[in-house]
Amino acid sequence: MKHNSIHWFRKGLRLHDNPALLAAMKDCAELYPIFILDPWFPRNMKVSVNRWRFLIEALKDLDENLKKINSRLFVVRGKPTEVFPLLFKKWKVTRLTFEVDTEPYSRQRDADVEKLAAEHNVQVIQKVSNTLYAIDRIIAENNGKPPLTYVRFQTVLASLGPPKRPVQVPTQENMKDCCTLWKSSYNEKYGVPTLEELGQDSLKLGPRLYPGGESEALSRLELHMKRTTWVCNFKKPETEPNSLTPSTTVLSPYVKFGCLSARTFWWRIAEIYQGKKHSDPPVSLHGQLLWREFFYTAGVGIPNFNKMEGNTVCVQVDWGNNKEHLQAWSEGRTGYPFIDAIMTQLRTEGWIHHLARHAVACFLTRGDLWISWEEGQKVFEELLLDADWSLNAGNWQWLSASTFFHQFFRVYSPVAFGKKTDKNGDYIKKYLPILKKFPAEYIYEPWKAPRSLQERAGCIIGKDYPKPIVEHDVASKQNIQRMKAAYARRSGSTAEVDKDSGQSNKNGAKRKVAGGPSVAELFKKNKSKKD
DNA sequence: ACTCGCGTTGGGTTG
DNA sequence: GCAACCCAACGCGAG
Repeated sequence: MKHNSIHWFRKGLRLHDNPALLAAMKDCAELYPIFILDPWFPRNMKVSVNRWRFLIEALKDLDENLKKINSRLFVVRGKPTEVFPLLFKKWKVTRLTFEVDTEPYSRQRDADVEKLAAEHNVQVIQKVSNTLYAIDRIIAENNGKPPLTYVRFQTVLASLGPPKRPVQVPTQENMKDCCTLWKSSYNEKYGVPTLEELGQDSLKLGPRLYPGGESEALSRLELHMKRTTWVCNFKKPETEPNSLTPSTTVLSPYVKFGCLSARTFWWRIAEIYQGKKHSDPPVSLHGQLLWREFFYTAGVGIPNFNKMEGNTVCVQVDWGNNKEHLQAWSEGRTGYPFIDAIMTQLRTEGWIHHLARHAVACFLTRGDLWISWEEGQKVFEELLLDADWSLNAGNWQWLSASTFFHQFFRVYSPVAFGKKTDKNGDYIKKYLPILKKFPAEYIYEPWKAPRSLQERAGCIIGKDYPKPIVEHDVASKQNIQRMKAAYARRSGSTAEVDKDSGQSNKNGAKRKVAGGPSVAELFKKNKSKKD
């Protein structure tokens, strides 16, 4: 019996390494590759015009690549649960395939669609291809709980063996016994949307540095893989956050949208490593893909992973609520040129280096402004081309010393950190041209420049560029004490904790945290189930 | 139950 | 220029 198949693209916007697409093509009479413009997304999250453009370009490229194998992409408008019953009937669908997506909204959505499919006698096939491993297998292997350290994570993966190899790329041969039917009305009904249709202002677009799509992803991949020495020597902490052109691959937006398969990336790197000395996780290129996997695992295994409240592994911190400071940070007006340059790059270009993310995330939270990491998470979710739910939540928890990372006394300096790799402040001058006439001596701290120098530079601090909104040396010291107090409350010290000084009595014995079971207790139940 | 080594990427001073 | 050390000190996970 031959099927009429829908393959539903969500992430995974590619033909290569797409097992669910291959499954749709098997014993198939009519194939309908679709993407659904789901109104849930713009209603529930801000998305920058830059990321909308990336998505549109990815969809266009997908349509072009499907055309090459005698198919097309149908972009459908509407809620998935409303769209599918109509499509099932209209196209006499018997099979629906898609890639497994582990985010909370996606899981609920997919469960709802699966139910609808069953009601319409439509077979559903789901395949793992967004991640290197099936995430629930990782969790099961670790006795039902996600590892909280990278070392432990690696141990768990070692027992699972290497990731699966990517599957074959579909060709015209795969389509020879089936067809995709589209009519002359295709473009008005199923065409890839424009920015205007999505209510986006194209005048707000930044430079097109990272065009969307699988074709661009694969050519970028090959471009970097040609640099075999660089690939083998890659150590993330040694790459520069403030180089004038990216010091890393910037493949992250492509991996996020699935224009590039993580497994294809993994095995391509493995080919380069073959027989050569190379760096290792956590700092190597393989290591970077494992970090992604690490946070995906945490996102699946830890309830309320994108929040502090109800997140049992997250330190509960009494973050402040200074709206002016949050806005200044978000708009690059903190008065710290290094921070403001990074936020400007983020807003205009949609990508910043990982260490630049560290600097601004630390500054917003435990370092200087004492604002909740959830606020930073929202801004990154809007502006980053590579914004990915688990990675964004996980990294914000990391940098704010809320989860995974606990050495809160290690604070990034908004002045010193950037100097290590850009003494002259060329990066600052690129993104904050108002400061371009300041000499290296003052470029990271322009408020210290004498008035006469400010005048000569054509930039008066406090008028043309803001004064620092906080004094880093004072704020960071105070915030370390606040973190100390938050940790003391967490471990349940019986001693009095003085909130202002953060002094706690170290002799206080540990006891259960008030208001809920500890993480260990929560996970114990799972463990006994497995054993 | 308890200790202990260590953790992808800090800053600052000293030698 | 660079390595060693201090700062004041966290939790995870192995043993």
